[in-house]
Parts: sequence; C-alpha cells; structure tokens
Amino acid sequence: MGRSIVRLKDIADKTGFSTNTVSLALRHSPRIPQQTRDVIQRAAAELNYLPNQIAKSLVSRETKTIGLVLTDINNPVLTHTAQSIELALSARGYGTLFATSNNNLTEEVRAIEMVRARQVDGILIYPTGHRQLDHLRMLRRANYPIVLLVGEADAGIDAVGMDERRGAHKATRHLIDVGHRRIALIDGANPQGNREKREGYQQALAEAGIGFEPALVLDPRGNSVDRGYWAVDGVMSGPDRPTAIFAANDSLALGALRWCLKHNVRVPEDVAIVGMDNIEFGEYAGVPLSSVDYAVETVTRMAVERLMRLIAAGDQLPEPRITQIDPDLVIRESTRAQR
Amino acid sequence: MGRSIVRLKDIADKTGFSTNTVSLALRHSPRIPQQTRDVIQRAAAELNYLPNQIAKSLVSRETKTIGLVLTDINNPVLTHTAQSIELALSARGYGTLFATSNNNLTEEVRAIEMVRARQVDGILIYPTGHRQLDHLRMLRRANYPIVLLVGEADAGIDAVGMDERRGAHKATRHLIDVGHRRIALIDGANPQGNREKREGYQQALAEAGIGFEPALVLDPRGNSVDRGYWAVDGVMSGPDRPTAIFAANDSLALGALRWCLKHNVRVPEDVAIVGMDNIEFGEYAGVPLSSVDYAVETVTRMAVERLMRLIAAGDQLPEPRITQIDPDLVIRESTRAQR
DNA sequence: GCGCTTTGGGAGAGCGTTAATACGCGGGGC
DNA sequence: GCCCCGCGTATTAACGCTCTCCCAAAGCGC
Repeated sequence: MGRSIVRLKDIADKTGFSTNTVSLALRHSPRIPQQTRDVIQRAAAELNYLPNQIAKSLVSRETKTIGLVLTDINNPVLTHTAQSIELALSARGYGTLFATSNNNLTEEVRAIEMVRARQVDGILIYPTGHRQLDHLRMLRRANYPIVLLVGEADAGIDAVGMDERRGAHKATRHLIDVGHRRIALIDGANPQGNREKREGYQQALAEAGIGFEPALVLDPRGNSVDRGYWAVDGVMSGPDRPTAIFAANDSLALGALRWCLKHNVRVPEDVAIVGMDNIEFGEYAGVPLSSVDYAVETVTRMAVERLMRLIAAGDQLPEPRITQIDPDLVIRESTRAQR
Repeated sequence: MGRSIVRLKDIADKTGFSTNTVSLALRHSPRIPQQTRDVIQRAAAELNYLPNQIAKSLVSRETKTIGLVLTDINNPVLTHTAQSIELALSARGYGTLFATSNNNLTEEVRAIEMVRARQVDGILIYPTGHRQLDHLRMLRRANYPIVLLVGEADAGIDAVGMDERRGAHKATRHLIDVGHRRIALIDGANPQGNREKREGYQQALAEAGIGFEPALVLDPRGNSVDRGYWAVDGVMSGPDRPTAIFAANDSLALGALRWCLKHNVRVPEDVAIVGMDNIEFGEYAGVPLSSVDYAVETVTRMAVERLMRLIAAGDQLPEPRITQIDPDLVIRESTRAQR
C-alpha cells in the first residue's frame, strides 16, 4: 500500500490543531477561518500530504472508482473504448479498475467479484455472452449500478451499444445492392451465442430473396487478422467461390483482404469485402476497406453518462434504459466498383 | 461503493458467533474447529458475502492493486502490453488500476497521484518523456515500488523494455544492407525528447559513411496511420525522394505504405519500408511489413516479476535493475527485394 | 450584567476488517 | 481439592478518515 506515511495526524501534530480541524481545513470548510486554513494547507504541502482514498472510502462508502470489464482488449474497437472510457471517467474524478474476461464466462464472474470486492461505485462491462446475463441481472436487481457496452435489447439492464443486427443488415444489403448474391459471412461470435450479426445478415438475404447457404458461414475461431485469413482459405480455394465477404469485424476482414491480395484475387472486382467497426487500419489498408462504423465516442459518452446517473440515483435505480445506436456504413474501395 | 451490505457482523448475527470468530473462520484459521468453520462458511455463502477489500486494505496496509499508467493505449503495442499485464497481475491476485497520461507530463503526474491516493501497492508506467523521470525517481527514493516499461539505461529506477536504440540501428542497418542510402526517418517521439530511435538511426548512417540529412527526418506530430501518410507526403512528392523509409512504429509505417500504394510507388522496388513494433496488421498489410519486433510478453513478464520483487522487499528496496531487451528484426516483403 | 447567538475548535464514535489480548471452562496433574 | 493449561471464543484496539455532537469564548442587545 505504497509508502505514503503522512496522515492528517501528522499535519495536526505539526500545526497544533486537531486532526478534525485539519480534515475540515483541507476540504475548504467555511467553518475554518481562512487564516487557519492557510496555515494547515501550507503544512500539508510541506509534508507532501496525499489523502488516503482508502480510508476516505471506508467512511464515505464510495470509492470514486468504477470497474471496467472487457472481453479482450486486443480488438482495436475495445481498445479505443477502454481509452475513451478511462478519459471520460478521469475527467469526472473517477479511477478505472480494469479487468478482462478473456471471452470466458467463469473469468468474467471472477473479474466482477474482483472489482466488487474493491467496492467500485459501478461497473461498465462488455459481456462475453450477450445472452448470458443472469449474473449481471442479479447485480442490477441488488441496485448495483451497471451498464452494458452492448446494445442488447431485452437485457433488463441498462445498455448502450451499436445495433449489431442493423449494422450487419446494412453491410449485407450494401453488398446485395452492388450486385452480389453469393455472400460469405465470417463471424466468430455466433457460435458463442451472439447471434445479432448473423441475424442481420440472414434477414438481408431473405429480403432480397437470396437463399441462405450454410457453407458460406465461416467460423474463424478467433478475431485476429490471421484468423480471417485462414477462415476464407477454404471457400476461396474451392470451385464455388463467393463474390463477396462480410466479416464481423475489421481484423477478420483485413485477413480476408490479405488472402485475396496474396492470391491475385482482385478486390473489389473479383471479390468485394465489408468489415465492421471501421478501424483506422481498414481505412489505410492495401484496398481501403468498407466498414460499418462503430461510433465508439458516442457509445462511451452515453454509457458513462448513464452510469453516473445510476450512481447518483442511490438506492432506487430508475428503470433500465437500452440505447441502440444505428451505425453508419462507410463505403470505400473494397466494395466501390459496380459489377 | 456498490450496494454490498453484507458484513462480517451480519454473518455473526446469523450464526451467533462474534465477528472475530467469523473473520477467522472465513480465513480458514486452524484456531476455529472445522465444525464451526463449516457453519460459518455456509452462512456466508447463503448471505452472498463478499469481503470488503477496502476495509481489509486499511488494516493490512496493502490493496492488492497496482497502478498501470500508459501514455496512450491506442498504440497496438501498448494495448497488447496492457492486456498482458492485466493477465499477469490477475493471475497473482492483483487488480489493475488503469490510467492514461495522453503523452502529457502534467496528466502523468495527476495519474500517478490518482493511483497513489488509492494506495496501490506499486506502479508500472510507460512514461511520457524518457528523460523526464525526476518525479518518478522521487517516488523510488521514498521506497515506492515502481517499474518503468521503457528500457531507459540511466534511469536510476527499475526498468524493463526494448532497447530502442539498437532496434532503430538494426532497422536502418538492414535498409543500408539491401542497398539504400537515402533513408527517411518518421519519428514523432524525438521532438518530445525521446531520442533513442533517432540516435540508432544516425549511428547506423554514420557507420556506413552516409551523411545525415535533416530534411529526411520527418515529424508526423502523432502516431496514427493517418499521420504516417501525411508525414511522407512532402518528401515523397518532391523531386528528391528517399528510397527507403524507417518509421518509429508500425502505424506510421502503414501510413507511409498506403501513400506509396495509392501513388503507384512500388514497395519495395521503388521505396522500401521498415516499421517498428511488429504488429499483426503489419504482417497482413497490402505489402507485408518488415518490422522490429517488440517482445511484449517478455517485457511484461519481466516487469511484473520485478515489481512483485520490489513489493515483497518492503521498506528496503534493492538496487534498481535495468533490463534492455535486444529486439529482433523481422524481414518481410516491404524490404525483401535487393536493389 | 444577563442570557442569547455566533465563532472556532475539539472529543468521540464509527466505517468493516484484522491482530492482540483476554476470558471462561473443562480436564489433568499432584 | 487446587492449580494450571489450553481450547474455543469474545473483547478491544487499531487502520485513516469523516461526521455528529459538544464546549468555550467572544459578541451583542436589553
């Protein structure tokens, strides 16, 4: 616990006032005359006093710290989210206690216990399973301030996030609009029970009267560029190649793009590619990548604001509010050319 | 501070034992007979008891939490570092209190105060300025466990990091070896006082008898892909184009690569490019990027181990130890072809 | 000069936990 | 039969801070 040994009592001893008076003076209480405050504050500065937030928390029953639980920070969009949240929280005087679940429910539960034991004032979480929310609902029911970073419609918990179904629908629809009918989907989250993207994809196909072909749904078993590369290797090498690929995130899309460039498959002439999240590396890729934009700043701003409101509400939380942000599709060269 | 209201006292009331007995029982003290322990532990489980780490910290004088202060998590290598550190710490039962300095010394100081006020047991920091370490040295002198994530040789503080000077030297040397003499450097950190990369670059030039040309040193004013793109726009559009580019990180390098691809400048035939950090997006770029590998896992493992040792040392810290990791150069297509 | 308020400050309790110490009681040694 | 010991548990005092009283002296009106 650091080596910070200067306490209120030390300032009290040095100035001759009681610890109580010192405490009030350092918090600018009007009950202490200006002159006394000056003396005390000067003494505090000389001793290099730093208030012990732990002791403060014990009595005030708030830690001014929130728990941030993410699945896996290597996804650039979650990285950006983490950064943006930390910024917003620190601007409000809150610290960020960070933990990862590694896309594993058991670890998620452990991470939540860890931050709860440290008495965080609230939790922001990007849950592993968008459907496995019971443990979170229990917290919410116990009046624990918690906000999901996923726009899960029927969570029963406050949530702010991209409408992934609509995003996937827009991306697929766009591919259809520019003339594609054989559209592959790369999505690692679907087997884990996060079906939104898959549903958006299927819905767009259905609306266009295109039959759903299970062979075109690829499970990359991960979310790295590498995974995207190998996910498409099978179908693309085969005889019945798709003419378009929709990837559930830009890392996967860039992997697919790389496969194409390496095998002299022209993008977008031979195969069009759309990603999701609109990360910077996509914009500046070998062929600039079309992508569904994830409005990180908007999501984090709203999520933090909502969490602050829940914290302020105290013992009687308001009804949960779910905000689903309708994402924009950013069209770049990887789908630009008409067929 | 959450809404966790179950205390030792509640378990005591329920079971009829004193809070003290409950405390001992839950910590498996041999002083409490097995049978009593069972009763108490069952009651604790029923009440959903979660120990209050804050209260525990106040008396034990350790929080089992460490502060992680980074400049800017958007750099993929720092992202990876953050993830890897969180993992290592959580495996050791430590929480990670995370803060960013946004590459600003004032904010760095504030971030450190924030984590110190929360009584973290130690600090891991990627400092803004590799030469502005006085405030950190003061902490170290006060026996505060702190480890830098930068291999700064004469820090006087424990440090683990890549040897950036050698890395830059290797990259530049490689470009010289494959026949280049007009080699541009893109480096945003140099104007901030982090001169290691620049020095490695200049040293390699000098050894090869190549005159240093200030016009070839480009300040991107940032570290995004976008910045890399615009940083090279000037020299590359001019008459006296360099034939090779060494970028201080892969984001910048990918920006430069993108400029080339967009303007039909062949890589590596017309211009060779080397980056630094060896991020995955570089490996799968339009032209796979040569890069100096940053051994993230090694750095974080050693840094965390060192921090643990410092924490265990208590009031008498051992002499600071600085570990500089000699990075490997990964050669890919962006520099492969001989001229 | 009396009682009132106001001003400046202190004493003490308590936040949830742990560590040190105290205590009651049963049993064994002599 | 008495003392002592040890077992099982309770009591008490911290940890550093804030909050709720409380008190003493000064100021003020009549």
